[in-house]
Amino acid sequence: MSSPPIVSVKQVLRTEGVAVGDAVTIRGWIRTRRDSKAGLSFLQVHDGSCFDPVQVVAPGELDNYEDIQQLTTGASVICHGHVVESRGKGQSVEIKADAVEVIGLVDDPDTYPVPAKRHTFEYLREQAHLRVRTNTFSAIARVRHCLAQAIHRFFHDNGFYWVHTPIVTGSDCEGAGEMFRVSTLDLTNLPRTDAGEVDFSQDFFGKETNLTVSGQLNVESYCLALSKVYTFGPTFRAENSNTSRHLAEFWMIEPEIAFADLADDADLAEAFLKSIFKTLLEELPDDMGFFQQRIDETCIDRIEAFIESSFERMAYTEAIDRLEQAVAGGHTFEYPVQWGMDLQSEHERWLTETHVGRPVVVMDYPKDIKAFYMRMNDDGRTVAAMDVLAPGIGEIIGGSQREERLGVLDARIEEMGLEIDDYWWYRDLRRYGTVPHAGFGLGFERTMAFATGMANVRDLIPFPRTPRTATF
RNA sequence: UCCCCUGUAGCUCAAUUGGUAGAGCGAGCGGCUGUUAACCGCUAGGUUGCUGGUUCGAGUCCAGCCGGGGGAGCCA
Repeated sequence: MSSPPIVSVKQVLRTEGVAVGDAVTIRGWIRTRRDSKAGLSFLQVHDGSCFDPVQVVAPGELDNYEDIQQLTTGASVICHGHVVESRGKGQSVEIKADAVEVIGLVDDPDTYPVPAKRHTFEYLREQAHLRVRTNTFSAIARVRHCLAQAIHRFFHDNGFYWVHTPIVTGSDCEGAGEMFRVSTLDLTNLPRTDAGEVDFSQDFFGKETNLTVSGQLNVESYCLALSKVYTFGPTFRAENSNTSRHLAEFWMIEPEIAFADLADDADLAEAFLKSIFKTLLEELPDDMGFFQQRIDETCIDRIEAFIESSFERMAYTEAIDRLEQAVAGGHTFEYPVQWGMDLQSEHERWLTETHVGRPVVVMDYPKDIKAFYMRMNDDGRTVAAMDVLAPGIGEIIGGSQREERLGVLDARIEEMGLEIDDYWWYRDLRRYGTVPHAGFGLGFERTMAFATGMANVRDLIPFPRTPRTATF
């Protein structure tokens, strides 16, 4: 038995380690089959290795030609043949088959959920187990992988360590949004305390636990020993948010740097974003070309402009001034502009798209609209927080310098009505060799949305979890 | 969670003032072709999301429930 060597569709189409005339074996799934009554059949076969399928030409002389003519979209095959220059248009090389093994047919082609035709994204979400066989979703899968690898590579090349912060966390210490409870208690027969409350001391961990909403507090611990660290993992929010930008389970990246202030943080954010998008354009030109052609005609231009731009830095107070000047000049916003408020999406878009025309880092927000751990500025009314705003999408990164002074941190915890004992180990980091440090977070799926022009994060994660939906 | 829109063949959508359901794509069969969004012809395929109500009669009107989308809030 000497089958030709197994190669990927990508190797064939790009003649990587494969030359015209070579005998090869490819394995994959049928996208379409076209028969010629001249006695041959054209099979478009994809295997996920690249955007385009390869054309396999099956001559009528093959022993199982009748079986080959039963192949429909979605069927799986192993093809043995030779790489040849194509006689048709649309591809430079193709595979002249010497044998086509039919591995798995499609039960009922009439009801195959993803035939070779156009589908809405809403429909394909209901076929999430099969949607990755389409052009769009296989391209998304490759973009997701490419960006994930680019993120790890950027941090690794810059001396960062990847830290696996816990998925299950003790309660009360994170305070960002509704959390999913983790419990092994019998819901139909909950243990009670004398006071009649649920007795979590009998639960698996002996206390209330939840799925993480952020790895930041834990990663700060590693930052104050390893200097440069980051998290990249799943994150969970039990908020009842039904929008194109929210998931109950999503992936988040959170770098943290020691001996650093907010300006260092902004510099890191800028270098980071430019690096990963540059990698994406270099490594996946076919997939990105598809997004440009079929999903968002501006997406490559937008990313290239983003990479070329220097990010504007602007204080929150200055941003408010500019917005007020715009209002005075006749521009109307749905929400009023006033110092102390959080910037609405319309304000962010005006700043980055209309006013500056480039990415903007807004810094030093009012303390009352930001989290307890953000570092108090000398003015006593703002904290060292930043948001990176990008044209066309708005906020893409949120970050801050962390409060490293124990006394100031304690005052903030108390001021915001939090329980100081819950933060004992976080406070220890300020007691034992504290240093100025900073970090930021970005949602992976939102980053992908920016890169691809896809409108809904539910289409950017393989199996989306949203309120009332966890089908797959 | 709030506001708006929406649910009709496998998919995308039609269906006049309420009168008993149609097209394109896909699928099957046939024709044609080194084809590639192929093309031409024929055929099959629907308890109109669910429950109830109004009516001689409901895809169409009303109520509730369930699902989907957009926007808002929250945020990443």
